[in-house]
Order: sequence, then C-alpha cells, then structure tokens
Amino acid sequence: MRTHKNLTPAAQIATGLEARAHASDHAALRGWLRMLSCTRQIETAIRTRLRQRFGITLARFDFLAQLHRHPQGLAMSEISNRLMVTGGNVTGLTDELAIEGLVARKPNPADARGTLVKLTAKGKRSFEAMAHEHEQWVVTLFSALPLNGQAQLHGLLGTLRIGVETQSLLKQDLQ
Amino acid sequence: MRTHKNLTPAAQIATGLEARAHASDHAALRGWLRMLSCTRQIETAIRTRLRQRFGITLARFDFLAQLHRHPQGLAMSEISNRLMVTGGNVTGLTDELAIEGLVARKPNPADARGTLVKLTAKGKRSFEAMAHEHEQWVVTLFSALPLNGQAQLHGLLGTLRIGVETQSLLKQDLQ
DNA sequence: TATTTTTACTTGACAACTAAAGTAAATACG
DNA sequence: CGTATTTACTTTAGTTGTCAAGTAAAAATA
Repeated sequence: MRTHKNLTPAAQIATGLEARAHASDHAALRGWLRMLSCTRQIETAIRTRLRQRFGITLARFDFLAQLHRHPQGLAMSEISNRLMVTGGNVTGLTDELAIEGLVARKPNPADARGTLVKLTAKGKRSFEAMAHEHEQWVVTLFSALPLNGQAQLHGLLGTLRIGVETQSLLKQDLQ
Repeated sequence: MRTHKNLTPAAQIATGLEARAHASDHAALRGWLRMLSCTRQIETAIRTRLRQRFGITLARFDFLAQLHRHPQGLAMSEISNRLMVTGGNVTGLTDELAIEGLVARKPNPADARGTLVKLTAKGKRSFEAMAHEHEQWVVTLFSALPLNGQAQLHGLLGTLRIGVETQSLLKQDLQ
C-alpha cells in the first residue's frame, strides 16, 4: 500500500506557526507561537497513534483518563473543568462513550441536579490497555530534552500558568 | 446584564488536565500535561478576546496572520503546513474568508494545479487593526515569566520540537 | 418562607478540524 | 515518449468544540 496523499500535520515539517514571529516581535509572541507549535505537533502525533493503534480519538482518551483517575465518578461539570472544554461538549462525549459502553451516568446522591459519570468495567479495561503505551509515546517524544531540561520546562510552565490563571479570573470579575 | 451561566474554560480554574499526572508518572507525562494545560488556557483567553473585541475566530486570525507575513500570497498547501492543519480545513477556511472579502484566490502562474491565496486590501486592514492588540495580550499573558525565563522556555521548546519533528518524520518513512 | 441567584446539565446551531477518497496537473522514470 | 507517482486541491462524512439559550434543582437572601 502506498502512502497517503494527505499527510497528517504531524508528518509535515513544521515551518510552522512560528513563521508569524519576526525579529521585531516581543519575546512573548515568539515564545507563544513556538509553544503552540510544539503542542500541536505533539498532540497530532499522539492523536494519530491513538487512532492507529487503538481506534480511539484523543478527546475520548482524555475523557477516560480523567475517569480512571477518579474511580468514584465525576460530575460532568468537574470533567468540563478538568478537560478545559465547555459543558455542551462534555454532554456529547458522555453520550457517545455511554453508547459505546465505556462510561455510565449514575444519579448523584448528593445533588439531584447532576449525574456522576463513571467508567464501566469495559471502559476501565480499555483505558488501562492504552495508558501504558500512551505514556511511553510521551516519554519518547520528550526524550530530546534531558531530565533536568524537562524539570526546567515544568517549572517555567508552572509560573506561566499562575499568571495566566490570575488574569483570566480578573477578566471574569471585571466583565 | 448578568454573567453567563456557562463560563468559558478560560474563566475556570484549571484544576486541569494535569490531574491526570500522579507522582508515579514519568516526568515527561507530567510535563506534557502541564504544557497542554497552559497552551489551552492561553489559547482560550486569546480566542475569547478576539471574539469579544473583533468578532473573529482564532482560526481565521491565524490564517490572516500567515498571509500578512507573506504578501506575495501562499499556496494552500503552504498554509496547511504552517497552520498545521489538514488541507480540507484550509479549503474551508479559504472559502469562508473569501466570501467575507478578506482573502482572494489567484491562479498560480508557476503551477496550474494550485492557487495562491492573498490578503485583499480589506483583509490587510482588518488584520493590522487586530494584530497589535493581540500581541499586547500575549505579552501580558506571559508577563508572569521574566524575560530570561521566556528565553529559557523558548530554548527548551526549540530542543523539544527538534526531537518531535525527527520522530514524526521517521514514523512517516516507516509507514 | 418566598424570591432571587447560582449551579448542573442539555439542546441547537454552527465553526473547526480530521480522515479518506476523488480529480487533475506536474514530475519522475523506464 | 508514456506510464506511474506525486503534488495540489476539493469533497464528504463524521467528531470535536464553542456559544447562547433553556430547564430544573440547590443555595442564598430578603
């Protein structure tokens, strides 16, 4: 079989979003565009592998990962927070995964408005079959950075995130 | 007017994707989830501002940015590479932006298969009206990191990206 | 207690994106 | 030259995602 005509983005050289950055631009803009470009490349690589190896989408994998981390079940609003997507999206994904039998909605005894979403036994098995391999991919993708470089990156991003969060919350109050 | 019921992700505290990371996980996985979480937060913040201030989507803004950087026009495949999205997506975005009068398809004198996409005068004006403010948002969002931190981040991501690219290309050959 | 506000989720419309297959021009090569 | 392959783009179908508005239960408040 020959190669596809439409290469997925991961297989392209990332001339990249970064081309947007000129020497005159602020360091922040250049940094942001590089960060975005890196993230998209890694995301695409993982998405492609998940589909090829397991026939699952990245969105569903991430959803299952959250539930696996919280075996007691999560409110849909919690899933929405954790995945950083809107509630409507969570409703849809839950519907799909429930049809596939990987998750189930349970009434929330503590709050009649909402439901708890839990992994089914099948969902748990499916996720666990994928999780280890997924982690290996990530380790490999990051292997160009030595461990102390990874630690530095982690620290810098931690600082960055605090600033971003603060601003997002401020914004919300003002508006 | 009162606040919305469905907060956009930017306005939520990012308990986050990172919750996926346990102490036992590899540094790479924790780093990746933090990177993803940061990127999504920033992206959401910018997306929201672009919509509120200018009534434009992030995808269209990025598209215009590429064309602005290349006034001579770009082949659609080039845009696809640079934005790291599939060709079909570029076709759709080009159609939309052409209808809005912001871009135009020109025949490519060098290659009859394809077309060059260029900014129209209106598109150029629109983009330039937004670009400066956009950059200020990014500068502000990154302001929690001192300049040398931003430089470090830039360097680390540069190394990371080279590794990821190499692996993506390898993958492609093997397959 | 009655009313208002917030929270939890759903719905509907639509934008953005992928994947896969199709068309046609350009290029490579035997 | 002629055939095969690659490249450039389009199309279709389907998933993922946003936004805004709607419903109903819970919490806050008067």
